[in-house]
Amino acid sequence: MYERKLPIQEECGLDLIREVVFGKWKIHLLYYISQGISRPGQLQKNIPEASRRVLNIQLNQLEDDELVAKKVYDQQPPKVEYYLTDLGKSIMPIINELGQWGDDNSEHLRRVIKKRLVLPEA
Amino acid sequence: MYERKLPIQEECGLDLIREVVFGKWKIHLLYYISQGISRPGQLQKNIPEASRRVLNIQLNQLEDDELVAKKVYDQQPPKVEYYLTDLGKSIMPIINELGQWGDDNSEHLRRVIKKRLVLPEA
DNA sequence: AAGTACAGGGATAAATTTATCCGTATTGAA
DNA sequence: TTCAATACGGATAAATTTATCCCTGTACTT
Repeated sequence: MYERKLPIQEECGLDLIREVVFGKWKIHLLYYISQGISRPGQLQKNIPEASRRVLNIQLNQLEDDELVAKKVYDQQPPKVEYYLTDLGKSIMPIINELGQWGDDNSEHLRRVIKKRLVLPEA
Repeated sequence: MYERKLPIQEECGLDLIREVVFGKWKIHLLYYISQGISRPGQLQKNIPEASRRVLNIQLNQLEDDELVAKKVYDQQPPKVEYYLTDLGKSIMPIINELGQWGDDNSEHLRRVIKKRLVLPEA
């Protein structure tokens, strides 16, 4: 495991939430799971830009943080289903609002993001 | 400047919002600015865990993304004030909810975060 | 016997983000 | 003249996060 060297900030609510949801795919995973997409393979199909490996890592972190839990069916081939815990459910309204805000402002956001790729005028 | 090598995802609202608010101190900065703490020095006093340098970098990014803007007074010693743009204001309700959620669940969150620091049982 | 579906994770490289150190500039006060 | 206050950013090191590559295992199908 990776051994952390810098202290984790946990002063205020904003520090705490950052620790559990600021991962590249965490809000996406929570969103899809909340929509009933529960199996790892299905999640990966819905987030094709992410590798399966990274999704597993982030799912494990969400599980460690108790935002999701999983049910492992004892069968072959394997079958696993993720679901939101009560804590996970409680954050969904906010994540949905975040997604909505991004959609509502997508034109603006795409514009400012594109500027980052452009080299400074020569 | 740093030249990005991997593509930026911008498919959905969740991708977009991640790009503009998922920085270590961005939600904190937006919060304090929304509370009327507008000068760089004051912001730094409110976020002592962050170095001044990092705050400047993140403030510049927020400015590039047009969530904040600044007024530079033409005087000596320098005086600068940041304020939220309309876009920045529009996201504050959600950031406040995030902070509230973190506060409401701080006990749980601190517990799971602490587990990360503990080495696996020998 | 070989291929497919399914889920998982070790090892390591690469990319990105943060941290640290230090220097610039101006005016007024001690 | 030297120091404090104020803000800004270059250069580089360190830390952290993501990306890549590849291997394990079981049961069913062809």
